[in-house]
Amino acid sequence: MTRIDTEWVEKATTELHASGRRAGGARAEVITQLSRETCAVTAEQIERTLAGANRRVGRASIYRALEALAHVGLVQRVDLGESGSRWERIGANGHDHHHHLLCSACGQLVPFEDDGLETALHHLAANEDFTVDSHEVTLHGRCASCAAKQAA
Amino acid sequence: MTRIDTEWVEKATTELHASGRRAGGARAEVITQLSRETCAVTAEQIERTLAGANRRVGRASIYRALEALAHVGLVQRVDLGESGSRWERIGANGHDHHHHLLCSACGQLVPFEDDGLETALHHLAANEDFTVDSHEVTLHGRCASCAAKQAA
DNA sequence: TCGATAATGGGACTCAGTATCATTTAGTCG
DNA sequence: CGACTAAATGATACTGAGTCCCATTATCGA
Ligand SMILES: [Zn+2]
Ligand SMILES: [Zn+2]
Ligand SMILES: [Zn+2]
Ligand SMILES: [Zn+2]
Repeated sequence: MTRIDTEWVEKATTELHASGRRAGGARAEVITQLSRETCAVTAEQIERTLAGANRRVGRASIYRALEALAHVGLVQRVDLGESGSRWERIGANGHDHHHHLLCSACGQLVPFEDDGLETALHHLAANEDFTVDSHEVTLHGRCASCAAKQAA
Repeated sequence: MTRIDTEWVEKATTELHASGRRAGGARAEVITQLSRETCAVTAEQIERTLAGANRRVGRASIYRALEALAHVGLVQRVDLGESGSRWERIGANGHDHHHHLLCSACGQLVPFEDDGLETALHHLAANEDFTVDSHEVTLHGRCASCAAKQAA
């Protein structure tokens, strides 16, 4: 578990308040927890982690918080097709934008960044008859460790 | 509903047979139906379409067929995060490889192809410490029609 | 401080997808 | 062509993520 990203927590709190929402303990817990994570987690993981720290939050509140944060663009949903979507905060400063490699053997989720990819996506978006708000990219394959095992 | 893609149906049948599976009526129906579709559909859509044509197939068999086809690389799963994954055939000849634009307003799924994107993805895959088998890209936004309505 | 209303949480509920298992059928071997 | 074995099928029960409902609690503006 990483240190709390105070900057993002403040931005999230401010942004939600600005969008006309009231503060609430449950949502504050979810925000804090998300700020500790470095990559996507499931709602259930958030629920369990908080419960384990004696900060139990109702499941419905967790989903509501995630939805609210996603709505103002502070969190993005990552769909990998296994059971359960995952969620991760989006960097306050525009950094932290990344995509994922998913190992089909061990299930490991590895984040990566690639400027060439982002450039291609931006060009593409500009040429489509579609107003693109966001994008999601997932590479499926095997991590080095699993690929080695398989070859053996 | 499009015409049956005989070529792909045959390839699928052959490929599955070669991988040591027996033929079966249910799977044949699923294969035929997939060959008629031009973009991703849900398992439920397949079930309903077949039932409507008096070719009812058990739900379990539909999922089994999709899994088998995906396993030999003839079908790809598309995860959009709404409820229900979607599936679509992958062109027998390497064509038909495409990705999707999803309209968050009307839910419309629009396929697109982009060479620049594919190139970027290939370069990227070559540089990662990961054996990449496939990739999935989804652009989220609003289609022209929904964007216009919103602006009004 | 008070009141309107949003946030919360427990629990019932939905529904895509899976597991089970009895039955049918494909493919093989005489 | 039959008989046999294992895979395919389908009805149904089941699972679990995510949603819905509603009584209760808490926020915050007046
Ligand atoms: Zn991530
Ligand atoms: Zn990106
Ligand atoms: Zn498609
Ligand atoms: Zn591609």
